[in-house]
Amino acid sequence: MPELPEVETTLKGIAPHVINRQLTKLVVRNASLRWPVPTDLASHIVGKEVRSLKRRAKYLLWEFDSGHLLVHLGMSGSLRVVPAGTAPGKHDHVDLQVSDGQMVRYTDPRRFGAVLWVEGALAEHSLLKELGPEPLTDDFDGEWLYQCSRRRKVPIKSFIMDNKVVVGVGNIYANEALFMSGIHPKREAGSISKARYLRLGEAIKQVLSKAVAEGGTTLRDFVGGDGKPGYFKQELQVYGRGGEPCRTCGKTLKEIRLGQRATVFCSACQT
DNA sequence: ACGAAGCCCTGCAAGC
DNA sequence: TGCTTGCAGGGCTTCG
Repeated sequence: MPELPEVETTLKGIAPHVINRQLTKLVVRNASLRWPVPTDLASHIVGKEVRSLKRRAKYLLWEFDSGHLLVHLGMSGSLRVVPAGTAPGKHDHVDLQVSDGQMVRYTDPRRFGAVLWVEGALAEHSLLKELGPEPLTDDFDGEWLYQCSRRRKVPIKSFIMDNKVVVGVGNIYANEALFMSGIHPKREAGSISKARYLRLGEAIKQVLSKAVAEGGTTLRDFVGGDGKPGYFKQELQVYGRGGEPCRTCGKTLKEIRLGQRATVFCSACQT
C-alpha cells in the first residue's frame, strides 16, 4: 500500500481535477471502511467547493469552507480520476463526482482505509494531533531522531515507523533507509550514536524524495491519481530481495520479521 | 510511559 | 483441482 510517496503521487494526480471545483455528487457503495463513512457526508460536501488539497502524514486533506474531508488509503487503497459514469468494480467504494465531468474514485479491496469528515481545527483531531514531523521538511532531521530516541529500547526499524517520531515512513522505506545508512534493523534505538542518526535522517529524506520523484513504488497494484504505476521499485536495494545478493557486498540478504513486518537487511553492511 | 501483540479485511501465491 | 496457510505497502487498540 501507499506510503508517503504514493500518497503524494495520488495528491498530485487528483489535485488539478478537484481544487477550486465543486463536488456535484457523492456515491457511497460500501461505507464499512476502517471506520464507517459518515452517513451525512453528502450534506457537508455536495455542492461545495474544494478550497485546497493537502497531505499530512498519509492523510489526504480536502479543505472546504466548513471543514475537511479526510481520506486515508490504508494498505490497499487508491484514488483515481475517471470519467463520470464509469462502471464501478467490486472494490470501488466511494465516488466523488466533480463539476468538470470527472470523478474521483476511491478503491480499497481490504477496506483498511478511511473517509471521514472533520469539523473544527484539524490539528486537534485525535488522528492528527499526536503525529510527528513531516520527513521532507526542516522540522525533521537526524538530530530530532537522536533526541527522541534516548532511553528507547525498541528496535530502530520500529522506531522510525512510529508516527509519533516521524510520519510517512512505512515498511518499504524503513528497510531502505536503514540499508542506506548501514544500521541493523534490530539495533536498540537508544543505543545508536548521533553521527549515525544524522546519516539515517538524511537517508530517510533521500529515499522518500527520490521515490516521490519516481511516482512512488508499485509492488502489485498501486497506481497514482492518473492511473499510472510508480517506478521506484527498480531502485529498491533490500525490500522484497530477501535471499538475493546484497548490491553492495554480494552477501545474501537476510529476511526476518520485526513487529510482524517483513524486514530485509545485509548482515555485513548493516551493524 | 513503553513495548509487544492482536486485529480490521480481501486477494493471491505457495504448499499439500 | 481443490483446500489450507501465510503473507501483503497501515495503524488503532488492547494488554502486560
